[in-house]
Amino acid sequence: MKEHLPKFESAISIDCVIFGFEAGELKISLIERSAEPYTDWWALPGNIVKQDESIEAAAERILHELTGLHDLHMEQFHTFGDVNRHPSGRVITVAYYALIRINHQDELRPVNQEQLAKKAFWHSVNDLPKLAFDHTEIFKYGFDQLKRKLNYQPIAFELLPEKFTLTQLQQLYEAILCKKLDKRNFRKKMLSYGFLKELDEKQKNVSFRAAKLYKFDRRKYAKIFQSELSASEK
Amino acid sequence: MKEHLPKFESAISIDCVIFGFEAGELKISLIERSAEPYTDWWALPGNIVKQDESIEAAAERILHELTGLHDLHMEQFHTFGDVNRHPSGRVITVAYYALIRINHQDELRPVNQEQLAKKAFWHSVNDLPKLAFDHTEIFKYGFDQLKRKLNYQPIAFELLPEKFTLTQLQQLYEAILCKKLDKRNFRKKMLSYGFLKELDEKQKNVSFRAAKLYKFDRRKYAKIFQSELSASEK
DNA sequence: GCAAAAGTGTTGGTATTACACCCATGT
DNA sequence: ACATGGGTGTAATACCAACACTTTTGC
Repeated sequence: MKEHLPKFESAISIDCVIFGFEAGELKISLIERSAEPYTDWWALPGNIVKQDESIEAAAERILHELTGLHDLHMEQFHTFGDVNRHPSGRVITVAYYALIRINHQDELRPVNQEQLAKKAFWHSVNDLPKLAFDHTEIFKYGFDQLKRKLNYQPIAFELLPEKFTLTQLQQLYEAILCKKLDKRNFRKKMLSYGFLKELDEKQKNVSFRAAKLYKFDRRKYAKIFQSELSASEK
Repeated sequence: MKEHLPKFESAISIDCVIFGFEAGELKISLIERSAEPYTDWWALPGNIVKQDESIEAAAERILHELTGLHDLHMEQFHTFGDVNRHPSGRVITVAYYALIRINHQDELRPVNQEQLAKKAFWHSVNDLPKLAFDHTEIFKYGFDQLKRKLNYQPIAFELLPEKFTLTQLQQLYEAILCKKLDKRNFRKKMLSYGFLKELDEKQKNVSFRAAKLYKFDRRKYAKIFQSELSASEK
């Protein structure tokens, strides 16, 4: 079953830290390697950039192949280029994080082009196995970046279902920031921004009082953000 | 006089946005190209990563060759990999910004290894010429990053002389953030952090009231930063 | 004495923190 | 009825923004 990598001089790859949120936990998608090197280790999903495609396009293609999904929120965060990070040759990797909505009717469907896309499994970020290559370092770097971005970009809503409760939103913030937040203060602040739209709908199938559902209003967010920008320009 | 580049398949380069601060203005270092392509255009200084050196080491080497200086504050901020960004072949470039103290006794002395390091000139970031390749985009990206970092890293002190006045510090903040700040509020806030050490010394050779000089106290800063971290962990 | 920049406090508003109880629902 | 999470307000404090005049020095 072992594939064998040809020796090579130098290559550029993309590695992806794919974040998802499920059952109150922040998770990332990992594959179990079946090929040399690092056989049977867990690793970040990734692939090689082609000679005639841009880094950006490669990242989109690779993420599509890995997940079957399009138009995900993704962002480059660092390029890792130690000489010996890959035992088979020089591989410089450009790392991206991506945010996806986990839902179980609709599992990730890797597009099986080239037999390279393997089935991926979700792992809680608080309980990761050792990762192949320098992937642990890459993950840490990406997670850090995510934390920082949370303060000034509406990335949380890329990880939640379209309709969500404030408690879910809070749990997600807690998971990303790695700290507990006060419920009342959190709600007050979030609602004060004015970009959450309260729906006429409640949670279903819960064995306790159902919570109101909310939606992220992208247009209002854009308006608010824009006026902030122009205010700071004057 | 024209050098001629050989055609090549693919290469990795480092490009540097080297920031300096002088006469109240934020500047970057540009070189005027003498070779094809983009002959006579201004460009960010940079060079090719060697087969057997890490990205990080390459960045340090190249920056040293360009400036003659060691141990500069530098930071990778983005990798640019459009297919046609370089007319002579595929060149993926990893961009770094670096911060240096401009002082005129001690001009930048490029180390002339390989004839590639050319004399560089300082240009105000508010009045840049058109740049070769995608270097304008690279610059903008790096400048944005610098703005953001200013909020949570003590990078200003890498751009100022060891001893500086509060007015200089403020001018630098204004230049990076592209907005005016209130003098009293700025001073109050800076001094409240507690990492500026007031010296028993004043400015010399000025034709007006001499200002007190201050020094950045790295040890105090580290202490403060550390206790902040541990406070947010609890 | 005048030009040029240094230096200095107060106030009002806004944002952040800390904190505890009742409510609605399903079992 | 009870267990589970949903939902709510207030007071104290810290932080930020706006604002104008006096002082020192070199010429």
